[in-house]
Amino acid sequence: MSVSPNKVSLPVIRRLPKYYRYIREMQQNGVAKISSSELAKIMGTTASQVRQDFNCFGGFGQQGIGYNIDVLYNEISKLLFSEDNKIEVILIGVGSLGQTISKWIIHETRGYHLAAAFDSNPQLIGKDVCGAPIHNIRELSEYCKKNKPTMAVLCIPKEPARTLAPTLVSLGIKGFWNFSHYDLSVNNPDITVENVHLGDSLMTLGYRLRNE
Amino acid sequence: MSVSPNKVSLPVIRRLPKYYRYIREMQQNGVAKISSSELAKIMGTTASQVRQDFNCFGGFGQQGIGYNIDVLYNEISKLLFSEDNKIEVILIGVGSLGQTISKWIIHETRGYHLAAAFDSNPQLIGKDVCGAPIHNIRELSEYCKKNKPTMAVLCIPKEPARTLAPTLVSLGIKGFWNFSHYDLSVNNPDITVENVHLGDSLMTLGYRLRNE
DNA sequence: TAGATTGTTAATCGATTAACAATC
DNA sequence: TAGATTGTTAATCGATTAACAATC
Repeated sequence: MSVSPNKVSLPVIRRLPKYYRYIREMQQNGVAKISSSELAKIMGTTASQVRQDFNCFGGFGQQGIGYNIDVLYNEISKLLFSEDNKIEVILIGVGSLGQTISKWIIHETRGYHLAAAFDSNPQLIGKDVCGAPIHNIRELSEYCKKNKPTMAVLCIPKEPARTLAPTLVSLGIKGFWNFSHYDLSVNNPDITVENVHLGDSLMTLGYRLRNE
Repeated sequence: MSVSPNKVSLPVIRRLPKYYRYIREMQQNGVAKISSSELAKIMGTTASQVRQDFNCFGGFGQQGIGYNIDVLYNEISKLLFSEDNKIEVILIGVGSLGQTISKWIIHETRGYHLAAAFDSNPQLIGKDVCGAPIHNIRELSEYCKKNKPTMAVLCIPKEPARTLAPTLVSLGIKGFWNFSHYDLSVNNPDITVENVHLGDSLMTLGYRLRNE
């Protein structure tokens, strides 16, 4: 019985990817169950916190027994990314950083689909990046109205990012991965900025959890 | 009179780069002073928090008047990065991501100096990346003992990162920018991982503040 | 002096940790 | 049944916000 998502605090959400990685590893190693205290030890936290966290989402565990790794893995996977319901992402700016990040999205993330890219460089328009077509930036508005992508990856400089962000919000973009040299949350309290933690094995999808 | 650094909480440290950007902008626009309440309004926080934050580092303000922009800019700059005391960074892994990140370090960060890079690819060894020589990864240990770099940027896959991290720690590396697909803090509670928030105009240098 | 605004102490709020009853 | 371990309520801790005295 899952609880209203906006009851889940940001600290809890931030911990989910770490849980996910450990549990995935255990599953791969054939571990069948784990107790909150064992999990706490390897996570570097307390058993209390582990139980509190899991109980935000409903009772995953069995009293007297512990937590079943498969159940845990499935539940946390569902929370972080439902494969059958990938989030549509568009890339703005297909420069060196944009191309690298696209590869990363394709290969290293789950739950996201790179649907299209946009650039102003005529040499790039019409080509594609990691399977996504590169459109003229002028077609951005039309594209968004038609396809309603959920998130945008910004790989453009500060100034264009500053001017483009509010437009994107008005076009229905609900979240950003912002690689521009500009803090989007500045003057845009509406914007849910989810910076990618590249060093984190999976990004914190607080965005999804808090908005769905 | 600066207060013992370990008294400064992580939330405060995380807010510093945002303060920095706003204040830099004001300085560039010729603004001379600002009150905590004005700053709070544009930061999206409370005047109380602004004053509490600044007072962690000593009295920047003037009662009855407000905060002098130049003083604020200088003090926060000093906290985030002292130009005359740049942190030595080494890059591990000169692939596509490594090269892109190097450019970013050179062009978009302050307070860091890319001193050397390491790779196992013979085609790269001997060349350089953004002015830093690319060494054979085998020379890593010797290099660290001799030059004592402070931080390492990891742009290598998960497995090499996992095995290399403890070695780097034992070689005196105090912080990481971790772009590998592996959470370094896992099983290494000693490691101060500072993931780069590329989307943040400046990275949170909690590392420096908490360690110096 | 009066008004404004900081520095700092006190109150509130939220997150973490501890405790324990429920139950496998 | 006894031991183990969860789910959940209570206690603690820390961060944010409010209040106000100090002072420019």
